[in-house]
Amino acid sequence: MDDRIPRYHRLRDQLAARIAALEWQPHDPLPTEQELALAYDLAVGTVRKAVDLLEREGLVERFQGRGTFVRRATFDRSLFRFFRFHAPNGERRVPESRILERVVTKAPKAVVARFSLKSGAKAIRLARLRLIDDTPIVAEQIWLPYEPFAALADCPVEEFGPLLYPFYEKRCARVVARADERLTVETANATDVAALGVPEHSPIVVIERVAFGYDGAPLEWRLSRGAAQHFAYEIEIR
Amino acid sequence: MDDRIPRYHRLRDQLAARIAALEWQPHDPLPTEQELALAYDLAVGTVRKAVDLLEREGLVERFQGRGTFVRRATFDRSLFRFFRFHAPNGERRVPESRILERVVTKAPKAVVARFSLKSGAKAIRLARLRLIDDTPIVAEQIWLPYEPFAALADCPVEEFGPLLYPFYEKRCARVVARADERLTVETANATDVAALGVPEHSPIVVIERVAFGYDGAPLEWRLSRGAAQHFAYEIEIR
DNA sequence: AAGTGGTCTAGACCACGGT
DNA sequence: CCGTGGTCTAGACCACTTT
Repeated sequence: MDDRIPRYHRLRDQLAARIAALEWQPHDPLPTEQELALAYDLAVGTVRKAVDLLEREGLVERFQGRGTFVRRATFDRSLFRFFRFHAPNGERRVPESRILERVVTKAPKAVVARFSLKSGAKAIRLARLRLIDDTPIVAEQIWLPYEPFAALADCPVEEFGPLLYPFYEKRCARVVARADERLTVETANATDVAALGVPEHSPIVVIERVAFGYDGAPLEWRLSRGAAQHFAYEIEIR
Repeated sequence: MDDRIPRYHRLRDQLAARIAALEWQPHDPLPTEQELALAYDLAVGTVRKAVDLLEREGLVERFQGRGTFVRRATFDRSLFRFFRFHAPNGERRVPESRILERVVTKAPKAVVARFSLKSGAKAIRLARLRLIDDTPIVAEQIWLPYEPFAALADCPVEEFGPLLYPFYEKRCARVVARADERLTVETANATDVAALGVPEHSPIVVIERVAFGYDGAPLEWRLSRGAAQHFAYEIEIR
């Protein structure tokens, strides 16, 4: 037993592993802090510190009086973090999602590298347009390894729905736990002009996202392009 | 006494107020957790929770065996968070800072509004260029209310140095505790072309920053413009 | 060796949500 | 009303830093 790392840290790891194994669904609670203390032979205060960590990492949410629940991040808010829409009433809607293309193909080199595939392995490529009030906001290109997402290659594209990550979970038992994003700025190419209806050479914000599962393995690679005109990102620094 | 809010929260507020009053300098430690517990008639565990909050907010840093110290945020890293430089050796240097202009003037409307000044009040405007290897990276326009920054209007600009916030603290006893930043993208205007040496209409990243003191009052308003070509911002989302 | 923050325990009571 | 997480206490021991 590793005595050097604190117990609440070890408990965190064990609980994180059980969450990764999808032992609990987002709607039913984890065991009580009392129960965990009993099961792992720890004081409640120590259990609380472990759950504090999980909460700070965004793996669980706590509700006084109700319990502690695993959390599914809603990464689609990232669109809203970056792009501000002057919606008439000011409320946020999930943008409409239009799958333009879905192809299964031999993975190009960049994709092989991202997902550590064997060369020659297959991959799924989606081209998607996201619109609000029929106005295109962001054009996305999404790459997935064929394994374990084969189910997405077969089912009708109409079933995809506006959010992909819940779909991945339902159809392929793959949960996105976190993601890395990288923002850069380019100028509009011919494809942008056609897809987004922006002037040629106008600034385009490019968001590259790699989404990871609980095990840290990359699940999805996504390249989004949107008119910089709508872009605004706000942060607080300390 | 407000019994509704927890004691560790109240202690946090009291300590935050003492930090705001500059009662401790960054290099000498706060009282021991033991001493605080004694002074405020609390258990050590409760004191620890209060200090946990301060630490999470970035107001203090803890070092095992040494003590707890007030922290001064180094916001100039934000330049590095946004703009990547292919420095030959890869190391980060503080960019050179060149004050191009310093004027005391009647505050324009936007500045009056930001700082809640009386109309007709004076303000200080700085124009600054930041360079690495003599290459201009970012052009900044900085607005400060004349009070309490009058000292900056008189001293020679050579004394300003590469970082402004420590200078504010030394000369004007004003400490920046946090800041809000807003990123947008525009296209290069004639000023950008001249200052940054970029092509006309090329994309420009605009960073607007409002820096606040411990009391939450705005201290500085800063508009930075840099070539989008060098821009890249990376975040992790959960 | 003395003093600091970090870990861990055991137990009491409080505030909130659902029954 | 009961069960949940949240607050608070008091004290023991550990790990690290400085003297």
